[in-house]
Amino acid sequence: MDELEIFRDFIRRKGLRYTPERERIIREIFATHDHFDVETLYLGMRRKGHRVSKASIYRLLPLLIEAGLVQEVFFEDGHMHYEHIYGHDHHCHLRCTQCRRIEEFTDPALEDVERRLAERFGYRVQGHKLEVLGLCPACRERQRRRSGTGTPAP
Amino acid sequence: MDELEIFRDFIRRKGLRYTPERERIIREIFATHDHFDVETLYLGMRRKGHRVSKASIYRLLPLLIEAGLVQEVFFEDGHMHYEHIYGHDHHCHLRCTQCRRIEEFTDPALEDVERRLAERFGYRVQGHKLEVLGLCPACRERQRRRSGTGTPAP
DNA sequence: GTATCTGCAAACCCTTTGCAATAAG
DNA sequence: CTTATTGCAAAGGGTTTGCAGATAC
Repeated sequence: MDELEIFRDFIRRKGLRYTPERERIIREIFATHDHFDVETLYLGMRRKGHRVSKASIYRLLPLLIEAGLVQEVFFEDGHMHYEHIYGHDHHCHLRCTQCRRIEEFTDPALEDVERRLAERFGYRVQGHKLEVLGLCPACRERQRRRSGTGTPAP
Repeated sequence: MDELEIFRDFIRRKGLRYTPERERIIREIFATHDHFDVETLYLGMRRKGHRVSKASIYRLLPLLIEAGLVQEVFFEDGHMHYEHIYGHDHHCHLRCTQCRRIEEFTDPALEDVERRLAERFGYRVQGHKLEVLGLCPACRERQRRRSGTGTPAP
């Protein structure tokens, strides 16, 4: 079952409509595994000649999130960034606080954390969002040189 | 060394000014351990008779973050929420996706995750931000009743 | 004395919303 | 046929910014 079928089921169960605009947006979102924001998605679609309005994208996103197909990943530069989470293993983000480069990773320890939380607080855990912040090798080196002490950065 | 001293050092090292407005804002932020947003902080200060403008708060926040005293915790309801991270042990958030209730927790496994990442990607890790999402006990129960199947929710 | 900071209000920009026409079911 | 969806453009709301006066150092 692919993302379109999942969405079709989801939207019908809610008594809403499956439209060509929605299908096109979903296709575009799932065409890559990259993070995206509304502006980029919108411009990408226009460039390919797909007619959609930003309003339709903004109206669709909450549905995709509710359907479990898309997730907000972080808010940056004054707007939200998303990623699709179906057909692409869940992963977390390691961000360089200086150059903003992003690495993706997964760590099985997080499932244990979830399990412990579910037990301790009685929650039914639905997912998690982990962002680790730090300095990438290049920025560490750059910083080391600037400080000029000759002492390697920790 | 308290947060004001840390900030004073930080701001002087940058050649900027330590002003009574900035001090008042920092005092207010550190007066509780709760999350805050700009509006709440601003109204709280006005209520206490402290004259500050929102602009000064908005201009101070990036400095506090750079100084390592404050962190963005999540973007919700159209605006950012913050918390101070000095003099209060680091913790992560467990959020009910339905009623938005928030529990704080810490898990030592995260330090291991950080260590593994530092080694694998060559980063100098500065911190992390983990948000676990799920249904709190009350909302699980509420959902179970509504579905009315008699089957306890997983 | 000089450069930064403050408060105010306007500008900005992402997101949401009202509306009339269109289309799904 | 009814109700949801679309695109547009305007409104909304948090955040940023230009400016003139005040202030840290």
